[in-house]
Amino acid sequence: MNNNKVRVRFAPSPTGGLHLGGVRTVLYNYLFARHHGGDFVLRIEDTDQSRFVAGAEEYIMQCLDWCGIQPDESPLKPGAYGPYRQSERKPMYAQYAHQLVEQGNAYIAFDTTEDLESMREQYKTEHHNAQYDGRTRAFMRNSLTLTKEEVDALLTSNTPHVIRIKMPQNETVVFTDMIRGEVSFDTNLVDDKVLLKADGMPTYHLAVVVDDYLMNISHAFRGEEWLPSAPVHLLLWKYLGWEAAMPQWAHLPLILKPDGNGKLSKRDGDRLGFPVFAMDWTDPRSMEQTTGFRERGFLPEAFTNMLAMLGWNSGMEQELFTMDELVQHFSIDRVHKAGAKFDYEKAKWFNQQYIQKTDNARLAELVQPFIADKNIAIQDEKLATVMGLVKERLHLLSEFWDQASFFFVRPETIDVTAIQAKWNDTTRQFFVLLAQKLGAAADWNHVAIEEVFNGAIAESGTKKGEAMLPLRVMLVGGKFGPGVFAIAEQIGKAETVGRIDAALKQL
RNA sequence: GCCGUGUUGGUCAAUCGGUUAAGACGCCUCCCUUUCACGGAGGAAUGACGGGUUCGACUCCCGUACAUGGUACCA
Repeated sequence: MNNNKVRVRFAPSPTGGLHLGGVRTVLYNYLFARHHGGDFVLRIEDTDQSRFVAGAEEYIMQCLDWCGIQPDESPLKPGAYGPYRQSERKPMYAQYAHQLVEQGNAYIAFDTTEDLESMREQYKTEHHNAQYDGRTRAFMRNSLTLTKEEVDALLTSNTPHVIRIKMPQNETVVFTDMIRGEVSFDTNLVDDKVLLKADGMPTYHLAVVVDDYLMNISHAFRGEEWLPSAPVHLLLWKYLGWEAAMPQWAHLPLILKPDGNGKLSKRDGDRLGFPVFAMDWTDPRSMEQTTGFRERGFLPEAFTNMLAMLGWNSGMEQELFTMDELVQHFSIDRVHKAGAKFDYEKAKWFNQQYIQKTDNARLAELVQPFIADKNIAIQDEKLATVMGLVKERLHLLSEFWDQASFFFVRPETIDVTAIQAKWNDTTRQFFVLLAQKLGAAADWNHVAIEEVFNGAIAESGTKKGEAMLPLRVMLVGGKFGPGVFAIAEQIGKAETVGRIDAALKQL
């Protein structure tokens, strides 16, 4: 079944927002596929009915789209290996589970939740947590302990049951992980995982093996949290007779929270003030809203570049890579083994770098959502010009309005105390004169404005250093922003004079 | 507890037995800039610990510590 074509898959569960770690897993899958000229497929793992969240699947696809990652095959773009939602593949799994039962590699178990709880209670010791394994399965109600007649009777009376893998005794499962090298497990310490649930749905363990086989997956990347269950998957490939077609595995390191320890979670983002999801997510049940990197003002290419570098590096000094360059340089063996702590400051730096090299017209377009609530009509051209003036002080698109509002509306308040430090009769006279001269100016561009300003300085006997800051504050409201004369040029003659006059009245 | 995985400055990290142990973020100083930023030049800061192996270990091996993941009819 396995030809040599590289085929990888990203297989999320539609249970909520797509967080950083998820996006990075997609990214690495995608980069690997493109690097090797292979296929990247999106498969939805919706086998847990109870955790299914409406809209999550669409949301995930929108996130990929925003990131510039297009699957070659997905529920919306079926290829030759559909369907691409596990819920729609439900009938395919049972036959394999039953095949395993017939072969003696799996068995049927009738235990209730209460049975399992009391078993765990009864057999746990100080040193071990009890699990359903080679030892305890002998005490449970399953097709290994019941007679064939009893099992048949239970089955015909529709008694709820699951199918569990029968872990072998005293074997060592060894495999080579593309990132970690050789990894081995003692089968005595792995429990008899449920393969097929009572509702007829497969668990992840069965589904991932069956689907990866049927979809001809050649390389499988997933988070490190899956490493402990790898022996179950390995054995399944073997028992199903598919060993030769088994994909190569790579268990990606985790993304950790910046402070303290542990896996990065949505709560950490809320707590420390940064996004964790790619895009805004609203939980349909609680209506709780979580902001995403997109809505926080990240450019998608900055976001993906930053994520690519979190756990991988090219070995070169270069840190800024286009998607094409990432595809070109990506290699799975340069992925780190250890988890990486997320650093929001560095993330913002990446974004700042991308803002600097993105042209003003595109930035003007991207910033629209962030000024939509200001209720001001701004021509695209002016917005782009202003963007060019302020972009070098932006780390996030969302900071635009704070840095540029004065170009479009007169500041409601100005920092009067900043002016007062330089204020006296001479400066007052200067500004009266300046307003007059500017009002009479023939040309209106920053060079001409500065000439007028210099002329007024000479005439009034003030020093330029005494007047520059006050002028800035009058126009801007505070001590920030691009060159004053460029600002004056942009806001126009009438408004410039108007702001000076208004300030004069306050001083 | 048990099992797995990991450990180079505060963070991301290069190094794949021999280096003054790169670089980036952040931080500090200075320059540029009559604001803020950009930019430029400097600076502080690193191999968890203990044993081996070796002429020589950040690099290989063992142990300890610490961290992290798993230990569900969730993925």
